[in-house]
Amino acid sequence: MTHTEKGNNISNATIARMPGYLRYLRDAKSAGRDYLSSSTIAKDMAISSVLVRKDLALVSSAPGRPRYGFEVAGLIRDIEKFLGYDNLSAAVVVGAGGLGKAFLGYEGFQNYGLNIIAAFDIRRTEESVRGKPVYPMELLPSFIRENNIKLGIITVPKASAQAVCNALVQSGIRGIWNFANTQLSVPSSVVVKNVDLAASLALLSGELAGLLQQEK
Amino acid sequence: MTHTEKGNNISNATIARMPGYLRYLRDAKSAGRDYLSSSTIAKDMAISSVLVRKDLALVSSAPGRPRYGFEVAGLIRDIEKFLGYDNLSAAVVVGAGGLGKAFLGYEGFQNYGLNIIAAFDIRRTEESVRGKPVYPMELLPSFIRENNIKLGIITVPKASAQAVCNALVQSGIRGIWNFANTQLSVPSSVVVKNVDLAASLALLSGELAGLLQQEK
DNA sequence: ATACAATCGATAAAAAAATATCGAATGTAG
DNA sequence: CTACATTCGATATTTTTTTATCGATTGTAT
Repeated sequence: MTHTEKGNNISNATIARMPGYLRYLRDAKSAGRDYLSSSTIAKDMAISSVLVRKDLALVSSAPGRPRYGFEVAGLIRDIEKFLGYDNLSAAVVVGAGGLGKAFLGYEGFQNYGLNIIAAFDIRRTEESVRGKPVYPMELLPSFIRENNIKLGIITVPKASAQAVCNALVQSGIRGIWNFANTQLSVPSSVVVKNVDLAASLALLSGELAGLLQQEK
Repeated sequence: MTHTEKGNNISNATIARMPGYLRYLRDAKSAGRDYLSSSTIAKDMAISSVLVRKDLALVSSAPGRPRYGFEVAGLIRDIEKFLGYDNLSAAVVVGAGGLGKAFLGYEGFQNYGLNIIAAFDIRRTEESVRGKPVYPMELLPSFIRENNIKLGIITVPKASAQAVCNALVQSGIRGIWNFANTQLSVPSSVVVKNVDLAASLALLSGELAGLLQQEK
């Protein structure tokens, strides 16, 4: 569960904020900002400046300069390195339904170190999506082994998710990004990250309900 | 920020776990389980039983019975009510690209109280997706007003997200589920929930990097 | 009828995360 | 050159979240 070779113990909350910093800093950089103070970042991102300094100190050794703040380029580099985005990792998506195809066609993941190179599906309705191949499931194990893929994305329906997961694991996948609404069981050598869109929706609908309620 | 009319102060962490409970309980119910103990739920969901009891106590007044546990049906009902899923809310998605179309075609959101009834896009490449209409952007304001839509989903590219957001807000939308990787500015009367897929990916890639590192 | 095991619910403790405070550093303006 | 405002970085405090503990309840088996 440690994140770097140094055995640093960085909280999930901090890790989860990192893409936000990265996005913000990249935007700022392309807008011509070379230095940014923690208070500026904090104001723009609506968090506290102390938290910003603490988070950044955990992933970057670049010191902030009084009166100037932090060097944007250095922060970007360090965050990318921390998140492992410097070595783009190839991934496959299993399940070429709506969500799977959306992922296959979305170039934005490249900014986050993810390079989806192929999709697999039982019912192969297309040969490719935006130039990326869709293969039948039978080819999954050999493809993963031959290309040394470490990361798989599951976008199949709940009913077949565990079977797909097993196939991935047996082929040597080490990380799974699971969009099926189900709990997967995997050996401890494999990391699973569940994305629960419903959880996000819950937060929204909860706040919205509270808001509409107040007005009555 | 309160969630119910009673002014209960329920943490985001708890709210975010609710869809997980709901999913689990629905599965259990359809598998014929009528009663479940907190320890059983805890084991299956890989959290602590105390946390389960605490979470459930916050949203449900149904008492657990010693030796039996909790009545599944009652919990489901209370959680759905808490999350506002009992009154299905209509929503529109703006941006009929890959992700937008995926949402439009995905019936699963109905289980979570979300009924997507139409999509809007500048470039209208299809007339409908799985029977749901895709309209040109010009019709957005009138459609929202006439159908009294309260919730909008943004799946357009970053560059046009704020403009879409403004259009939604001016038409009377009160909640926005934002999948564009950008910070939206809205009046305080509108709730925004950002879904940052990259943040989820960060957690996975971070853990994966740590794991692969250890083995070297 | 009685002992027992499973379970809840409440309170206490611990752990984790966020925020506040303050001295030190450093460039800028007068 | 000196006063000053800004900012960092470290430490302390507060708040939030999770986990531990334990008495009370209740159905079941003997």
